[in-house]
Amino acid sequence: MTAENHRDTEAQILAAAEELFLERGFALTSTTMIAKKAGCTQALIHYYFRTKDRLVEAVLKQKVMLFLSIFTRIDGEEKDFEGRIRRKIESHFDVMMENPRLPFLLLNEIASNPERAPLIKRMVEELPRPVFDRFAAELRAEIAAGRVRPMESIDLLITLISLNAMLFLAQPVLTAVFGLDEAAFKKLALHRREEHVAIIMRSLKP
Amino acid sequence: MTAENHRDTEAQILAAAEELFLERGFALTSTTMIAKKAGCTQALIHYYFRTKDRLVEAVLKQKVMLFLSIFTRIDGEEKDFEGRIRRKIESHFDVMMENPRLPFLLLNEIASNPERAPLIKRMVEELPRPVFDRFAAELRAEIAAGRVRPMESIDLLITLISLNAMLFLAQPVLTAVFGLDEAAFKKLALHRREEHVAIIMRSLKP
DNA sequence: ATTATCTATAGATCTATAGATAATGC
DNA sequence: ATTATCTATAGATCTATAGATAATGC
Repeated sequence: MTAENHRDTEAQILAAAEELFLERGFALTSTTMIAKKAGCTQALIHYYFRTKDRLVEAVLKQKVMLFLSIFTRIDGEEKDFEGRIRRKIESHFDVMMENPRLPFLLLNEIASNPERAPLIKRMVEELPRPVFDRFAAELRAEIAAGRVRPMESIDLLITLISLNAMLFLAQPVLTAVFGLDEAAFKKLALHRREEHVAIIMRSLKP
Repeated sequence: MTAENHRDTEAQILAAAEELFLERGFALTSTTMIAKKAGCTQALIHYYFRTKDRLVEAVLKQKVMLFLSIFTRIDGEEKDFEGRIRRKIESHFDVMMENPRLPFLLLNEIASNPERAPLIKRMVEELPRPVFDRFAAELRAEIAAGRVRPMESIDLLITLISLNAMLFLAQPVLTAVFGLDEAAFKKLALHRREEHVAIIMRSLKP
C-alpha cells in the first residue's frame, strides 16, 4: 500500500459513501457496502468517522448546501426582471440535472428520520439572506409597477423548486412507465426545462 | 381470544402494515413492528402472507391504484373545458391531501427497488384508457379552436401531478423549515391548491 | 380434522469495538 | 511513537421456519 493510498482512504470512503447514499439512501446503505466500494475493511470506516451517523451527517450537510444553492447564488446580471427569473429557473434546473438523485436523498432522509429536522432547519437558517431578500424586493417592485400579479415570493420559489425537483424525483417512474433510456429521459428533461420556464413566466402575468 | 378476533387478524395485519409502510416506507418497516402494532406474533404474519415481500406487494398494488385514480375517475360534468380542468386539478389534489404520504411511499419504493419497475409499468398499462383518451381529445380540440396554446396532454398531466404531489412530498421539509404545525400546514396546502389551479390555468393561455 | 396461534430458533445481516500488526515520520 | 490498517467477534437486529398447542367447525 502506497503513501498516496493512506492519504486517500478517508476521501475514498467519503466518495464511496456519497455514491451509495445517492443510489440507495442513507438507511439502506451499510458500512459493509461502503467499505467494499472504497476498497477497505468495514472497521476502517469507524476508525475515520467513528459512527455511521457522523458519516451520514458529513454527506448530508454537503448535499443540503448544494440543493440550497439557489438561495445563495446570484445568477448572472440580466437587464430585466423576466430575464433574471428565467435564469434562476434554468440555473436551479441545471443543478438538479447534474445531481438528479439529490432531491430524493434529502426528501427520503427527512421523511424517514424526522429527528434530523432541526438540523435541516438550522442549515436553512444559517443561509445568508441577501440573495433571497433581493429577490423578494425585486418581485415586490414588479408587483407595485403592475407588471406582475400580486403574489408572495415564497410561492414563486415553491413552484419553481417543485417543478424542477419533481421531474428528477419521478425519473425512475417516468423511465419505467414510458420505457425511456438515458438519452430519451435527457431529451424529456430538456423539453420540461423550457416548459417550466414557460409555465412560471405565464404564472407571473397580471 | 374471540371468534371476531380470529376473523380479523389478517385484516389487522394489513391495516398495521399499511400504516407503518406509509410512515416509514417498506424497507424500514420490520415484520416485528407490524406484528406489534397488529397485536399478534411476528410468525403469524408469515402464516397469512408467507413472505414480507407478498405483504408489500399487496399494499403496493392498492396504493398505486389510488394514486392513479386521476386517470380513471371522471370528475363531474362541468359545462366548459376550463371548469373540467379545474375540477381535475382539485380532485387530484384532494386525493393527495387525504393520503399525504402516498407519493412518498411510491417514489421511495421504486427508487430503491428498481426491480419492481416492471410491476409498476404493468399496472399503468392495465389502466383503462377511455378517461385519458377523452382528456387528450378535449385538449386537442381546444388547441384547434385556438383557446389553448399548442401543448401535449402528457405535459399538462406531468405539471399537474408534479405540483400536487410535490407539496406533500415536501411536507416534512416545509413543516420543519417554517416551523408549521398541522393546522398551519393545512392552511398552506389550501392556499397552494388555489395557486396550482391558477398556475395551470394561466399555463394554458394561448 | 382443520385452522389459527404461539414459542423458539436458525441463519443472515448490521454496527461497533477490542486487540494485533504493519507502515510512517520523527 | 504514532497512525493506519486488519482480523475477529459481540450484541442487536431481521426474516423465515419448525414444531407445539389452542380454538373452531364438522
